[in-house]
Amino acid sequence: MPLKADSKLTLAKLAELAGVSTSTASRALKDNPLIKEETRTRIQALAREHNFSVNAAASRLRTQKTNVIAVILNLIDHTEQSVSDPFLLKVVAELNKALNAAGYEMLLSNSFMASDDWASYFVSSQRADGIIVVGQGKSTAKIDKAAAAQVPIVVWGEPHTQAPYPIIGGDNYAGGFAATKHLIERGSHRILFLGDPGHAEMEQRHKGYEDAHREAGITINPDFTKPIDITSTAAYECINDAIKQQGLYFDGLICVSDMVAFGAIKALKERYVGIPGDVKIVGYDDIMLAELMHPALTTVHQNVTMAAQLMVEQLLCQVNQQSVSSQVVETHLVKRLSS
Amino acid sequence: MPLKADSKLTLAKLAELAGVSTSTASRALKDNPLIKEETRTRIQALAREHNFSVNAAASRLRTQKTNVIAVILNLIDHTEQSVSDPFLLKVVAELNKALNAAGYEMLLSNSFMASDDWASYFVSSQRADGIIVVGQGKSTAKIDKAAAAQVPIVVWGEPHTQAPYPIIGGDNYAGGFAATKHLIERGSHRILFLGDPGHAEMEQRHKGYEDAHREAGITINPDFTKPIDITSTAAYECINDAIKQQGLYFDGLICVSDMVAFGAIKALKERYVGIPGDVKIVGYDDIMLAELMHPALTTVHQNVTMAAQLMVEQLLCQVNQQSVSSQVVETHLVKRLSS
DNA sequence: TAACAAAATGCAATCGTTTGCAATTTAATT
DNA sequence: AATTAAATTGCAAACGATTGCATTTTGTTA
Repeated sequence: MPLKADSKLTLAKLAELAGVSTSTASRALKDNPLIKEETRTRIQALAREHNFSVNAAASRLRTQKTNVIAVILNLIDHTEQSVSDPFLLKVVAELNKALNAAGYEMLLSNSFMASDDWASYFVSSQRADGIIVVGQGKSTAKIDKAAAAQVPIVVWGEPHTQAPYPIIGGDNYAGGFAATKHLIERGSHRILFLGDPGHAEMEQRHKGYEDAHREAGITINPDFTKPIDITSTAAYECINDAIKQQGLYFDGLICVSDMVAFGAIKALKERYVGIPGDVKIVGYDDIMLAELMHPALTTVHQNVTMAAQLMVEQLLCQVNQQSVSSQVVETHLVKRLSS
Repeated sequence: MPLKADSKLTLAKLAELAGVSTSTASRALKDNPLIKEETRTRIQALAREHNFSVNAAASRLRTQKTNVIAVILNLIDHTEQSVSDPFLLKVVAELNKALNAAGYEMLLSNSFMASDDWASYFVSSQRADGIIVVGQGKSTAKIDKAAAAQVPIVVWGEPHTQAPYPIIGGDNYAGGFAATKHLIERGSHRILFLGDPGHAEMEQRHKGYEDAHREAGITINPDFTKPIDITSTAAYECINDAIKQQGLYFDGLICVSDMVAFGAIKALKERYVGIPGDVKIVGYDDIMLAELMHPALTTVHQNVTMAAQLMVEQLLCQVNQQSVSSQVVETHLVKRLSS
């Protein structure tokens, strides 16, 4: 008996084919033990044969659950550049894996769209069951607003920030401290900080940078902090300008991302500045490229896989009305040849 | 008058608040000229005030349209590694932008989930209106199956492949040819091809590699083709082994991705092989890191932004029942210091 | 002011699943 | 064989928005 190819297959039709009611068919498909085992397998087989799959829109409407999580790349407002930062994309990739493992799908957005009311756009509208925000950005207004709407939400950012939502992130203070201390131990005493302390994460790293100096009894020149965008281009230009105007007055660089470090390295190499001979460098993130660089980049590693799992975990806790908390993911300095 | 905070706001309630019927409210929200302008603005204002947003599940069910596109990262089966290839992720990021610009959202999946019946899982089930597949993979079975189900679909891959669906991609033959010709002109005569011609895209690049040799009157040693995975690790090991076993018997490398090139470069540097002095190298993709490398990597640039736009365009054509065709995106060799 | 066209709004069916409850069938017990 | 409990299945009401068609309101013209 040929299948009516034109009209699409609905649960009702499948049920009819199987000679049962839609309720039975529905239950059978989700292996509900209420239905006799034999019936279940029969219907499941039939469904597979006709490659039937439940209409998600209808199902979501009825159950009030989507099994989708919205992931928002919360980029710095003007710098859409950072879309291509391998670290952020790695985070997204790991989130995708972790979500799938938990039976969820991922709706990916960047902060440029979706108006600015994330809670109502994504969750109230039943597009997703919750929100994962990657990056705190310079202002947490949108995040706060979404959280205020009592919607499941987690954020990748500085985990020590006080906030009404869980924040997952590395220990930025410790990372910044370790990186700086390391450079000082290796003999650097005029260390630039390449990054904008205006971001919560960077602020902590910068504090670590300051405290490491303090501990070593070195006073820092405030001009040594360069509040640049988190891009290799910005770093390249910054180092270029610095040298052009004041010569090579520094001997160490703390960079807030590996991409920033790469940009700086490029500028230095073009001027034949020796690394680590003349200037020692530490990056942040430990992206795959870091060890392929020449010289291989010393950097602060963050366990992204674990971070992604934690974020998903904390988010699903909220979906299931359980309590949550911010989490610090493991972070450590990877010493390579650039320092 | 306080809003009942607990019960969620539906169109019906909004309509009641406004003192109109749901039909009027619905039409007003989408600026239907059937409704008096004054009424429209009034209701829109009310909706904004209560930050109401239409229930997507219900709307999709009723209209049979989701305004979502599924993007599938079709990774090579065993090599999940390539998830982190910056090029692929760049493609995803650009697709995201292009889709948003067209009013669509992006559901991101990798090929490990979603069973293997993409058409029914994503489209028949009303999870998405169409599918974009990033990467042809080694076998196009799943893609073919989905296409056979008459579902809107486009693929990033080798655009000259004969297929019942549009394929968008760079001119791989031309890219491989240009890269190889360039190396030959620079004096390399024993050039390895690092990449697996088992993939449609690589196959074309490899043909270009062969033909460039032929044109120059050089016969190729079949052993010079190394069918490795598209990862820096594989390349690193490959070059390492090659040198360990046969010494430095080559003087040029055509790599199927920049990441592969980076892996190779690392192996070479560790053995103090000069680049481009002893070995000249060309990569593929022109990821951001390529020019930050030392030496800056000569590579084949592909216009990803345009590619993403074309893919979205061709996909939406299918959604709207218009005719489609494969498209070749602009590709050119960027000469830098590694060659 | 009646008659009629045009503009604005409302009614009610529909999209396809899920699920509480009722109804039926089957098995167990006396 | 009758009674009761347990195991299966089916009925029908949601879920919330959209839209063809009918209805009401408004404006125009004779």
